[in-house]
Amino acid sequence: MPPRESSRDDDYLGRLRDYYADARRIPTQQRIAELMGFASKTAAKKLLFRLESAGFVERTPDDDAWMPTPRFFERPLADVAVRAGGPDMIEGSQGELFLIDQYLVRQPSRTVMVPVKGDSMIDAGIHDGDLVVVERTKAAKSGDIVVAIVDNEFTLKELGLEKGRFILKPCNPAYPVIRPQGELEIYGVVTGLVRRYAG
Amino acid sequence: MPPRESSRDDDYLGRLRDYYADARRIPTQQRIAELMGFASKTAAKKLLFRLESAGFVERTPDDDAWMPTPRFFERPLADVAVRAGGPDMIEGSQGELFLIDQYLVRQPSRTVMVPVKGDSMIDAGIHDGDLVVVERTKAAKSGDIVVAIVDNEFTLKELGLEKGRFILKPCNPAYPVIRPQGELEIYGVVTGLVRRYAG
DNA sequence: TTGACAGGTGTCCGTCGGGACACTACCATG
DNA sequence: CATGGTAGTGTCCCGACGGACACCTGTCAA
Repeated sequence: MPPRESSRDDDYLGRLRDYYADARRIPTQQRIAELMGFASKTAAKKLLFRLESAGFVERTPDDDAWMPTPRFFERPLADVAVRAGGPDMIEGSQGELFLIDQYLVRQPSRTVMVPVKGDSMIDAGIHDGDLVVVERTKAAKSGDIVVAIVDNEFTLKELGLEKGRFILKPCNPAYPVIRPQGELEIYGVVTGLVRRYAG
Repeated sequence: MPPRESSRDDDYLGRLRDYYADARRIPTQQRIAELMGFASKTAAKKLLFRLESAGFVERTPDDDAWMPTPRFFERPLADVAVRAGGPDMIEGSQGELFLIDQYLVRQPSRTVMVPVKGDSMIDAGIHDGDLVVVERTKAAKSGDIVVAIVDNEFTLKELGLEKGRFILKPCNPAYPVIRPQGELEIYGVVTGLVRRYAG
């Protein structure tokens, strides 16, 4: 049981990924059998268990179906660093798309994209023009990067704690720490970041 | 028929999205009924048809299940700069929708996600653990951030020009500039960046 | 007032998907 | 050569998922 699944399962996984790219779901055991050339559903079932222990699929929260894990969407580049061959091998048979959206968003109905203005968070690697993924929740804790509402404007800062009171710390020495007077209104917590480079 | 679905369906769609974020699948009609508070499966079925004609879900190629469309993944984009009123207006109906994947990926077949190792690009706001969106192309120019292949390993650097030769500049004073001897092999150009914050 | 339609309820039924289990084929490996 | 674990076959059965259909109810317009 090397961490590496058998080369046959590698191929099976590839076909599963292709199917998923089309249908956005793990197929039924019967269809898996068709896809892989199995004559029996049970083989498909066992394959799913193998892929589960390899970390590519898991049961849904309701335990009524299979779902892909993040590993399922991994793009094949770990191989690349190792192998010395031409870079084109990476293209392999893979055509699927890593769904960035699913990587970043946990609760869609509470999630908003907010564009970043200014460079007050530059030391946290958040630049002007970036988009932050904001999850609307009050449950922010010290150390989180939050979108707060100060003077009726959005502001992006790191939430800190000072003498039992929340403060807003910019990640840029050129900006002052904000110590709110009364209530501090938190709009949401930053859970992700997206940047596009001009090209 | 306004292109806008009823406000009730808006709410239903939100719950469907939340469910999908967890289970990576459109739930069964029965579970939809539970989620939405329907007493009958048929209501769930009709809801699905409504969402289909609104363009949020469609049938799988095998026509044996429902799958989300790209529109299903659209997110609200907060219109921060303009707005001065209460923060809740964003929720309203305003704010355009947008799709992270489409925002970052232009040519899916040429695009690869590459995880970032190390902090050699920290001053460019690229941290260890980030994912960069890499477009495979040879057409890199000075100033681009590129993934190059040096000593059979991927390395992420800024492409620079020095005396007519390409060099690889790290964005971290602790690392040395790389001046490749022979041919410099460019794997691709970084066109985007994705980061997820633990939470 | 009266339709007409959209959204929702209640119920029946066929079938398909998956669990369980016994069995076979094929390596590896000592 | 024996042994054992892994991959795959064949078969049975049950539950639930979804299709179909009749019916109810609020709302809005003519």
